[in-house]
Amino acid sequence: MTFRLYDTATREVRDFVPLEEGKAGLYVCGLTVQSEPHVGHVRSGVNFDVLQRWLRHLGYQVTFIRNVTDIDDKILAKSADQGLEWYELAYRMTRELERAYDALNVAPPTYEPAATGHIPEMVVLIQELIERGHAYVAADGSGDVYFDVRSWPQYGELTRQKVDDMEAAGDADPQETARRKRDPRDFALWKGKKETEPATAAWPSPWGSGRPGWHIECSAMAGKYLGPAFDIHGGGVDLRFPHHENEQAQSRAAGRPFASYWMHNAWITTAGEKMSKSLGNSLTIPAVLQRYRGIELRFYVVSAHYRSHVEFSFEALDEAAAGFRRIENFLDRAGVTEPGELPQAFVDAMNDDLGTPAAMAVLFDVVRDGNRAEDPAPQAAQVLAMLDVLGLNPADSAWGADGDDQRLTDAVDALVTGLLEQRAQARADKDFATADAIRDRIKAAGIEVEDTPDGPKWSLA
RNA sequence: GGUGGGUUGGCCGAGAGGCGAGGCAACGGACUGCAAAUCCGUGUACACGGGUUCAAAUCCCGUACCCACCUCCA
Repeated sequence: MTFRLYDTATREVRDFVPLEEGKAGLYVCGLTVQSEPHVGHVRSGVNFDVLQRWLRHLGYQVTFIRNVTDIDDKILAKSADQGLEWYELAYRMTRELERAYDALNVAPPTYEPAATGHIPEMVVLIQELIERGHAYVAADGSGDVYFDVRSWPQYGELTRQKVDDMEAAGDADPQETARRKRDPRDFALWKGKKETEPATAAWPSPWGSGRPGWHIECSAMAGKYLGPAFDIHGGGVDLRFPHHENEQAQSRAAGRPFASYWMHNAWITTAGEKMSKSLGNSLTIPAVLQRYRGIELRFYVVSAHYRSHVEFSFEALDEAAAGFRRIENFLDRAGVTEPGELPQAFVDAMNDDLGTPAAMAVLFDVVRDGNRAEDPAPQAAQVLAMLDVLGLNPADSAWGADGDDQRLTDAVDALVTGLLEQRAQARADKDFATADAIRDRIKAAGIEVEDTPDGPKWSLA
């Protein structure tokens, strides 16, 4: 069975056939770094990390580009509110995002280009579009350049919308509407500098000083690193329109075939609503990581299919964490460290449009088999292999404890071991009241003790 | 108005014509000094109304409700 994936453009699951055998070029729209990343933001990162890992497992040489949008209206507005330079805010949030990705074991892409580092490439692309008659400089002297939607008959093909059916609402900013577009649906390729904007947020161009529109950034960066045609373009569902529609239109209008497959991950919502700042900070990654380990959060995200809408709740996260501990318990007992072969059922599940839920079912089935077996080693090796490819191997150094953690663990271990020796003596004396009292005392400190054939073991509750 | 997606047992979440994915929780049993972990067992779920079929949660028609996108958004 070959790898199959759902293509948003054709709306069907189809075989993945790369442009060049053995290679896969992947572009994913990263975040606009304007605020702390929350659980929803990170889903895209995790989902496409799983894709990247799976493609690598299948033997593809993967070039994975995930950009950072580090200049836009919101960054300018928020940085002004906070009394920061726009680039200061963007850089801070970029680092926050990196921390979040690290905490969730999201492997870095091949390269992470920043929009502001690719202005010349964007200018070239805009120029091509003007020369081909698909873009025009606004007549009002604003320095804006717009894509001419009516000049591109295929406009709307990605999301199957007809231009005439689209809401004719113009830009939210009435000033901008006043700058006159040929059609209200025309979108900005280049935004002329406004008086109120800082000089650092403007770059020279043939049309005057200004900054790029959002959509052109991705087209230019994808083109630079992956070439005029590449295999997979990904992002969140919300980006299908207008962002991806516009990317495709402007790239193809400039004679670039662009992406062969479009992949979109669904949302994580809370209380039926999109996550946003208005819901407060409880769902930012740093906040969630105070209550859950990164590996547990990743497990929760990976358990759902990437195209399924997830209703986030801490209850569901608790359940996922409990389930994951079941896997960890098994691995602890088995004591195997070398990954083995992937079960065929797991491979089939993953090949079917990254069927992680079915893959998880296989994982748990193998855990049960292993728990039943006299020698759990073969199953444990399989489990390790499956976790590995999902980025969920607890032994992965990415989750690693830092030096202080290890020293703390050693210190606690010494103390608990002393207590457990006293308890063992009490048990040997059949003094169970004392034995239980000791265990209760340890438990009150947040440490669970279990008696195993190999003697007592402790772990954080 | 246009374009998509959804409604599955106490909860989370797969599947997409025939065999009850899987997890969490619960209950019973085994094991244990007691626990924990683990194993075994217990659930007759697919929004509603029609239809097609030997057979429908899965296909068709209709209805209801929910959500997303069409404006920055993962």
